[in-house]
Amino acid sequence: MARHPAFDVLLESCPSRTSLARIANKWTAMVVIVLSDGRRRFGDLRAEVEGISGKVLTETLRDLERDGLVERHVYAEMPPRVEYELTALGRTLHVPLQALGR
Amino acid sequence: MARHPAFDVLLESCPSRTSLARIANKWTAMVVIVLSDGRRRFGDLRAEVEGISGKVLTETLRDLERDGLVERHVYAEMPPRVEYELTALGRTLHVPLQALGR
DNA sequence: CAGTATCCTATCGGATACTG
DNA sequence: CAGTATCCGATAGGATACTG
Repeated sequence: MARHPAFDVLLESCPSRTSLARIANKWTAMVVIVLSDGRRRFGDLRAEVEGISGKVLTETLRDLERDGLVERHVYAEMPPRVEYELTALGRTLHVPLQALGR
Repeated sequence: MARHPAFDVLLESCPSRTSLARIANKWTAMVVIVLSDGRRRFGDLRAEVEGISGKVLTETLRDLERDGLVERHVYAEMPPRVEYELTALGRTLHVPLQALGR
C-alpha cells in the first residue's frame, strides 16, 4: 500500500492529525489569530473574538495551554488579571492560519 | 474600538471566518491534503482518509464542491467511476494546511 | 462503485447563575 | 475580572442497510 512518503507522514504517524484536530472546532483558530497580534487579557480576548461565550473561551484556552501553544500569566491583583500569550510553538500557527483566511 | 486594521479584516469583514469555518470540522483538512497530492476516486479517498465514513466523505466533498474548492468528474461507466480534484482555489489551501501539520 | 436513506448518540457549544 | 457550575438543545458524525 505504499504511497507517497510525504503523505504517509501525514496520514499514519499522525501528530499532524492531532494538530489538525486542534483546529477542527469553531473557535480555536480565531483565538490563535487574535493572540498572534499580541498578549491579551481574558476579557479583551472575549470581546475581540466576537460571539464566543466565556465557557467556551476558557475551554479553548485550557486546551491550547495543555498543548503548549499558549501560556497563561496570572497577576495576583484585585480585581484579578490574567493574560494569555502564544508560545513560540503557538506562533508557528500564525502564518498558515493567516494564509487560510486569504 | 479601533484595533489593528489587519485584524479588522479578519474579524469584521469576515469572508475569512467563513473559510476558517470550512476547515473547522473533523475531516475537511485531511481530505484537502490527500487531494492536494492529486485527483482521487471516491473509494481511494475513503481508504486514504482513514476512519472517515462514506456518508461524511460525501458530505465533505459536496461542501468543498459548493465552495468551489473541489471539482467532481463523473465517468459514465459500469461500474461507475467518480473522481475528485482540487480546483486552483482548493490548491491554495495546500501550503497552509501542510504547514499546520508541521 | 459510489453513493442515499435512516437512525441514533456523543459532543460541542450556548445561556444563565453563581463565586473568589 | 476571570472564571466555575449547571443545564440543555442542536448537530456533527458514526453504523447499518439499501440502490442505480
